[in-house]
Amino acid sequence: MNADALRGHMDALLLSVLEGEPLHGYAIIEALQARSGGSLSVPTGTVYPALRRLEQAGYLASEWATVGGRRRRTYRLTSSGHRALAGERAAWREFTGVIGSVLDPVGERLGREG
Amino acid sequence: MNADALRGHMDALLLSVLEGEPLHGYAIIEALQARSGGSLSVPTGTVYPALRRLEQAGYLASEWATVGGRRRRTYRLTSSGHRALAGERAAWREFTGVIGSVLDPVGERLGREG
DNA sequence: GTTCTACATGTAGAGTGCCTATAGGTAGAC
DNA sequence: GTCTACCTATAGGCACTCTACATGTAGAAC
Repeated sequence: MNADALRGHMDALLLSVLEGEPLHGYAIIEALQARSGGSLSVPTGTVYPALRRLEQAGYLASEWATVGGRRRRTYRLTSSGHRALAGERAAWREFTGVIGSVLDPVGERLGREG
Repeated sequence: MNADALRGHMDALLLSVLEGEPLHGYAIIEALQARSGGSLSVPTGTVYPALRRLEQAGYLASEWATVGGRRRRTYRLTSSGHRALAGERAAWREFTGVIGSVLDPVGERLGREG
């Protein structure tokens, strides 16, 4: 998975894995990998700054916890974050539609239209 | 269409519009806009440097022409460019599959699988 | 005759955001 | 006492796209 392609979609990814349940950074990375069938390895240097950015934007809220002697910062979606996620999903559908229409112009995708 | 989302997919877009016929920069921008139904407006400051980059990579070849008193640099896909385009298409399918699997985990996309 | 729009190419500099590399620390296995 | 897994975090680099600007022709409008 090319790293550059992810740019601009990281927020959607992070908000999405936090939709079901609050998670801490390390667990978010594992969840991303699990959900993608192992093909998405997001480095910590990407995730932690992104989570802070999303918290600062009001989409996430965090609190510290200590489990088994280890400190964790657990993030959860705010109501603003839920709305942002809905927007990200809509943007994703529009994005794939637009790029798809250029990569597979009408007449070349007959096999896929059923 | 958010500008950041395009990052990493511009090459695929450019190679794709050049697949059918050689075009010059200005015409490429119009073709992109036409194929996307008007939602893709790629600025010249993006396209011209990208075309040079792709030519330098060996995916495109260009030659000058003068039409109606105006100079045009017309680009065409090389055979290497055709292979690159095939790779970009495969990468696009993988990319949308992976992101999609995170944004719409199994169990939430029942309505779209029929 | 000059102003506007469309056509056509190109560069400089800024901004974004993801990456690599590094740093620090706990716990349990061996 | 070393290794691996767990856990958070920052600094600096880099690649790509954007905005803004520079330059020029052609034809229409007025």
